[in-house]
Amino acid sequence: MINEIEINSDRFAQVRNARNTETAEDYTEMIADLIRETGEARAVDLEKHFGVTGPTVNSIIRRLVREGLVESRPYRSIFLTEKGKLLADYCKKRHEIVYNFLIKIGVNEDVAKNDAEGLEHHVSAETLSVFEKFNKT
Amino acid sequence: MINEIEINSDRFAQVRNARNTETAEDYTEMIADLIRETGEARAVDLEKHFGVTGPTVNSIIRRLVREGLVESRPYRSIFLTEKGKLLADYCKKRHEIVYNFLIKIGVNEDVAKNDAEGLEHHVSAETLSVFEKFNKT
DNA sequence: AAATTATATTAGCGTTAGCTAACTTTAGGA
DNA sequence: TCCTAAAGTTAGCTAACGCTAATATAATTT
Repeated sequence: MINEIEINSDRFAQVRNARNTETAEDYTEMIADLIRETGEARAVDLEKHFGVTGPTVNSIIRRLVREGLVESRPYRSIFLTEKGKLLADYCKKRHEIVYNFLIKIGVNEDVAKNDAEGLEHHVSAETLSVFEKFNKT
Repeated sequence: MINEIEINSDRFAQVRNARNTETAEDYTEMIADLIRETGEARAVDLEKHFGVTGPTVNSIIRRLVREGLVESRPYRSIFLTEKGKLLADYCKKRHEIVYNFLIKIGVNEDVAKNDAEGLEHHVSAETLSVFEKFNKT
């Protein structure tokens, strides 16, 4: 028997799960950006872009390696696996759609940049396609 | 000297901060709902609605007490402080605006319910007012 | 080449938010 | 009333993601 409360608790479980993937999404996207723009992704660049310390980046990278998203060797720059590249591509597209959508409905550029950063991780594929259609209007 | 990278790292800091307030927002909103609908908020109700165990609810409630959002005495039901009520009210309104907005742009009801749960915490006041205007269209 | 600076890593700590197992208290039914 | 079931609490664990301090390696400058 599945009741209303259980359906609702599933929603919160989904959000908790999304929260766990946010870091992976932000990091793979940033690594892809850095490689595209500067040729390589170094830990120090991630530190600066995310505003965190070296050890924080280091332990997150180790987790992403463990999860098969990233490749790294000590004191060398950071690379994405194929799986990581796929995630980064999806995130980049999703980010752009969300940002353009906010602009489209009349949100100020600065606010749109801020909000897109938080919102993107919580937009389902269905909602994203609605955003996309709307952007083409 | 504030450069582009620092501005961007601030965005991520903001998102990290939002993440810390999500739990408080979800719990105060849920406590307010329970009190409105059933007359009181018990830990066991929170467990069921969020799909977590008793000890998890217990420690979160202790944190919310420490932060001045909630009042609780051992083995008694849970109450909101004035500060907690204000937060709950704001969250409820924001939640409704986000949900209605998703419906308005053509997102399916079930998906809107799911996405609203995750999105609400990351919508700034500015974007929220744009949503609100749009809903009145 | 050596010294200095920049970058990366390790060790160790704190907080949040999950969990199970064990225990206490409260409430309800026999 | 008393006993059992439900609810709540405590202890102790894990994982993620922050931090500082100390150390190791790489890169650059003199």
